Formats: sequence, C-alpha cells, structure tokens
Amino acid sequence: MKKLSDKQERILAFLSAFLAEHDYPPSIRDIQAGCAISSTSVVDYNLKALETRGRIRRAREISRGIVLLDESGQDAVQSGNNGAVVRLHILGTIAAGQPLPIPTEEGLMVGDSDETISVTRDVISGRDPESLFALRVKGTSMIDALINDGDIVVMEPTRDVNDGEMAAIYLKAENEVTLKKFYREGARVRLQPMNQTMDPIYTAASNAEVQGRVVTAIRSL
Amino acid sequence: MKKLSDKQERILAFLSAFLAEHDYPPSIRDIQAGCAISSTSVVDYNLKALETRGRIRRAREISRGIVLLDESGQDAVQSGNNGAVVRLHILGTIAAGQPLPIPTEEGLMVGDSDETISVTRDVISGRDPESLFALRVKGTSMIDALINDGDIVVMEPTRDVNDGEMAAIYLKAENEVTLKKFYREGARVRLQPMNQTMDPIYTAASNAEVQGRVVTAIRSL
DNA sequence: ACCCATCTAGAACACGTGTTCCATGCGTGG
DNA sequence: CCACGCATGGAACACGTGTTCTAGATGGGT
Repeated sequence: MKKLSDKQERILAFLSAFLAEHDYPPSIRDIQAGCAISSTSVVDYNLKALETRGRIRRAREISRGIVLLDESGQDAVQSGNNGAVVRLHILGTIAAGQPLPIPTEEGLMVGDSDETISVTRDVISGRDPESLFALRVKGTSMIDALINDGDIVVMEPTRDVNDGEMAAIYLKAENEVTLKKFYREGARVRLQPMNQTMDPIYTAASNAEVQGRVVTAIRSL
Repeated sequence: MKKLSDKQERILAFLSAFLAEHDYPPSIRDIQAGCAISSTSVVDYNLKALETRGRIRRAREISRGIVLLDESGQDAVQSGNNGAVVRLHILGTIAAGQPLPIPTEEGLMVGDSDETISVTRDVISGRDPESLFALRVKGTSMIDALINDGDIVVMEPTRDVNDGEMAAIYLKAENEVTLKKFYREGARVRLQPMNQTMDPIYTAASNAEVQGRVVTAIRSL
C-alpha cells in the first residue's frame, strides 16, 4: 500500500478535526478552505484516492456524504456476524415497576427504537448476538445488583436460568422487575443481591417469572 | 410539554430509520418523500417545531445538518464512526492495598501484559483511546463503587479531576486505592461512594492522591 | 358567524455542493 | 526530446437543498 500524500494526510486530519467540532461532515469546499487547497477538483481528486485506499467512504451526489473510517480501513458498524463488533438495539428502559419489553418470537419489536450500542465480542463473551438486546437502566432501584442509573445492561431473553445466574425477574404480586441472582429452593425462590452485604429476598416460585439473563453491564461515566 | 403531532412522530421515526440505513442524515426533500408530505415548507415547519421541543438539532444553511436527539435531549445515534474498535491493554489488577500501575510519561509499561480488551468508541464515549488503559478488579473492596470482583474498569490517568468525578484515589496513610466520587472541601477531601446508601469518607487533602479517572466499568457475567 | 392560532400547499429563490471538462505543470523512463 | 502517468488550477455546469413568501385550509373558542 502506497503512502498517503501530504495533502491526503492533511485532509484526513482536517476531516477528523471538523467532525469533532460539528455534527456533520465537511463539504468539498469546507475541505478546500480548511486545507488551503486551491481548487475543488483537487479536493475531489484526493478524496477519490482516499476512498480507493479505504480511508473514507463517500455517498455520491450527496451533500456532505463523507464518512471517515478508522486506520484499519474497517467500517466496523454493519453486520454483526463477520467482525468483532456487534450492534445491539437498546430496546428501552428498565426500572422498578415496569415489566421488561421482552422480544417475542414474532414481532421482535426492534423497530421501537433505533438507538443502538456497539460492543465487541469480548464484552459479551462470545454469546450469540442475535438473541441479545440492551436496556438502559433508569433509577437506582437496581443498586443492590451493583447497577446504577444510566447503566446499560445487555440481556439474553430466557424463561429459565441456572441457579446462581444474574437474571431479570418479574415479581407478579409486586409488579416490578428486579435484577438478582436466582436460586430455586423447592416451592420458593431466593433472590440474592449481588452486593453480599445485603440480605436475600424470598418469594413463592409462582410469583417469580424469569424474563432474561444478564449478560453484561456497562457503565460509562 | 405538548404532545407531538402525528406528522412529527412520523418524521422522527423516519429520521431514525434513515440514519440506520445511511451514513448521513436525510435532506428536507428526503423527509418529504419518506413521510409522504406534500411540501418542503411543511417539513421545515415541523422540523422547526421538533427543534423547539429539543428532539432534533439543526445546523442552518447546512445540507443534511440534522441531528436526532433522544427524548431527554441528548445525542442519540451518531451516524459517524461510533462503531470503531479500540484495543486497550489490561495493565494489571486493582485491589485494595495496592497502588495503581499508572503509566509514566516515558516508559508506558504497556509491554508488561499483552492481555487486551477491545471496546467500541460507544463504550468509552469518544475519549482519546491513546491515553486509556484497563484494569481487572480483584476482590470486593470496591463494592461501594458498584464495582465487583472480576469487573474491568477503563481508566484515564490524571492527577487532577473535577469535583464529582469517579476517580481512583490512593490513600497514603492507609496505603490503599479506592474508587470513589471525589470532592474537594478546603483542606480535606470527601470521598463519596457511588452507592448512595453508604456514607462518605473524609480525609486530608494531603493524604489523597488522585491516580486516574474512571471512564467505564464493564461486568461480564 | 367571526377571529385566531395552527397547519398545509405550492412555488420560487438563492445559495450550497458534487461533478466534470480542459488546459497546464512535473516528474520519470524510454 | 517525447510520451506517459500523476497532480494541479480554474471555471462552469447541473442539481441538491435550505429558506421564504403568499395563499389557503382547518378547527376551536367566543
């Protein structure tokens, strides 16, 4: 792979600086001014070169249709099954007093929100990304699960978890969802907070409905 | 706050659908076609209403200068390079009683361990990945920071943090490191656990040495 | 009926903006 | 010197695109 020309390096630098300052990519003439290039055709010429080398992607005939790619030339956004990156839909919010919006077999209700979060397979430890979804945690009611307001939890929907797994459990009588370690104890279940200093909750097995397994929790500060 | 009109809801839905399919926001006329609206002026009219209500942000006179915000007025989906992958070195382990292995200016001691974790820019909310590193948490001594044994924390080394930021603080007298929210209070500092049910710790400012800022915490279960 | 705020239509205007064409330099190798 | 690929300048073209103006519809409330 040939080295980039000085002008092309400048364009890349300008591109990233511009994106840091604005919510939209620069136009050809923005680049022209920002890189002290004399003609728009020269900008276009170099943009075509950069596109060929996989450093940017362009949408033709579209204003400001430039996407800056990372150095490995990867887009890294699309299709969750070929690369290390998985894109998960954030289906909604989890809070005490609200059942989880569990996706059903038919209507996956994915269309509800197009907000997504990208994570790597590292983070979901290799689980099947197709079945996973993410939720934003609202409020501090999950604090005993070491999960705070604003955190993102990645869930795997299931009705059945093994003892000791972190699960989202819907308590029918209380009409609320809670995140706890789940243990079967005969006719009742024990819900153990992750925080060991806190006491477990006991309830009838018929009152507890497992809604999913917690795969990962992410807190961005 | 007044309810959005049906047309405005459609525009928001179209906006997020469009962003999912393209790398750039739609133009006024894209929206017009996509929402079956008869005139560009009607689109503009409703876009202005949406902007007033804080659901979008617009850059005037700029082609495709629309940014979709989420319901709380925060940036929702960035169409840019948010899926880019960043590889962080896991420099070591953090536990009570051990200072952090802070990288120095010269020898970044990155070579110590080749264990790494890949995260996306989503997760580190756009911070400069060059300065970041990761640590594995050992033991439950950080439980009041909602961080448990086995978690991964992403740190940004710094000697100075703003009030209220989560920081790794080395307490000289106690010879241990703790993760707390950091507040300056004259000659002393207040170290506030993230768990609001727990009481803060006070110590002399000279006894507390900030070792870094906590950027993200990740728990894989 | 009347007024008024809200919303809708259609069209035109004025730039914004990607694209293209052509002429011109600048090196390297024959 | 010439031929050739590569890079540059300048300009014009053709749409793309946000904006604005005017006129009309709609729907309460009085």
